[in-house]
Amino acid sequence: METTRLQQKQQTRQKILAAAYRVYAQKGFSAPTAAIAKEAGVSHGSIFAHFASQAQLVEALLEQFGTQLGAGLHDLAENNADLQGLLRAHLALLARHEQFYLHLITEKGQLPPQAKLTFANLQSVAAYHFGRVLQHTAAAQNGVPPYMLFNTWMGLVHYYLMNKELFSPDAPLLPRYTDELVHTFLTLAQIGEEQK
Amino acid sequence: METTRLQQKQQTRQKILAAAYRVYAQKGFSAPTAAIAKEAGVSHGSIFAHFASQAQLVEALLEQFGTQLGAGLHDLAENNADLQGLLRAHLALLARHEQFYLHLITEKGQLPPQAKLTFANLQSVAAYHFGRVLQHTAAAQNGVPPYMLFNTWMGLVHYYLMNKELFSPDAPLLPRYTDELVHTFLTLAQIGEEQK
DNA sequence: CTACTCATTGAGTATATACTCATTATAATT
DNA sequence: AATTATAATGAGTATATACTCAATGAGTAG
Repeated sequence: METTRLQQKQQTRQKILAAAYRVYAQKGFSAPTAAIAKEAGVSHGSIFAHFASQAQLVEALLEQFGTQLGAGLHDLAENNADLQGLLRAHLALLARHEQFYLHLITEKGQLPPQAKLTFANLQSVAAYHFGRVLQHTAAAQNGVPPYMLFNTWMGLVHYYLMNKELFSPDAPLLPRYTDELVHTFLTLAQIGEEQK
Repeated sequence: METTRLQQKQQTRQKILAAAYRVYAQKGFSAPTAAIAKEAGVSHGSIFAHFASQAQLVEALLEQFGTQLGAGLHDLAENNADLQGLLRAHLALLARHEQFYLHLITEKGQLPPQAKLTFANLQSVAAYHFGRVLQHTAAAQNGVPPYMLFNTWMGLVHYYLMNKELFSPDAPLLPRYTDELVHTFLTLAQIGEEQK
């Protein structure tokens, strides 16, 4: 009773989503749908048999990516009680998706609204998990609320990513700058403590 | 001896550049050239009589913008010996171009290479001027080099701008968040001093 | 006044790319 | 085996938009 067919269909859908991830990671979100079809090894028309529009393909892709990264963030928070561990684990997680994540933050403006929402939710999840650890920093005791510390951290990381051409044009950026980023943020947030 | 004609030509060129600034500020850099022509009150073809391509128009516009903002940054540095004054003046300067600047940083990736360079130079100018003041902060005495403090500041400001939809969807963002941004950064950079 | 130069015009061209749909191939059902 | 349902195809259509170029007309020179 028609199980092979359904499997095939879902499999094709996944092939398209996986191809879209790779193509967008490499060329950015303005890559033509034809390139995705080619990468997936399916016909161009097939994309529109699975997704009503390019926008819905992007939405589905971000939904999937958001779920995956969200789970990763959740694990971070469970396994890292201290700030340094959390920061390093965060960068390691992002590093696994560096290219895709980079295009995501630099081209957020051209994503369909639904996809923007999905990404905004992801930020909220991260903010929540970071909040617990950040509230114990010296900075938080001195009038900088945890969410501002989170914004400072995200700002710093995103700033480096967005200026990748400047900081690390060819090699992946996050592995290379992890120490510097973590050290900077720790020092700023913890000066009070470190001076014992 | 043909002075009126030349004046007219330069005037049309400026009308196009000024219109491009307004259109890009409002709609972003993917606005069609036809919209710029309409805003400038000239024919579509006129744009290509003055600029060989859309890319060269954008380059010329950024050149002009860069010169103007660069001069503003230079003034900042001269008139603000203390960090708080410098930060506030910086935000006030950016606030004058908030919409355009926002599109600039969010769509940097789709600018022509020459325009990217122009913008990168602008960042360098800012970094230089900030360096002098930043090196006197407590953070700089504790192992965070001035350029990292600069990156942290820029990251924070850009992060707020890029998430404008979240922080201040309708009203201008910078005036509204100046106090919070300045307070956060001052506290992080100066904790050592403020604790006397 | 006449001839000429050149800035300006806007309809037309070229291209890229999202999306359609009649056709084909293949699995499910009888 | 024959019939039916549906997943997949890819050539074709629609649209957006950068850029062209022959025509226009206003300023300039003799």
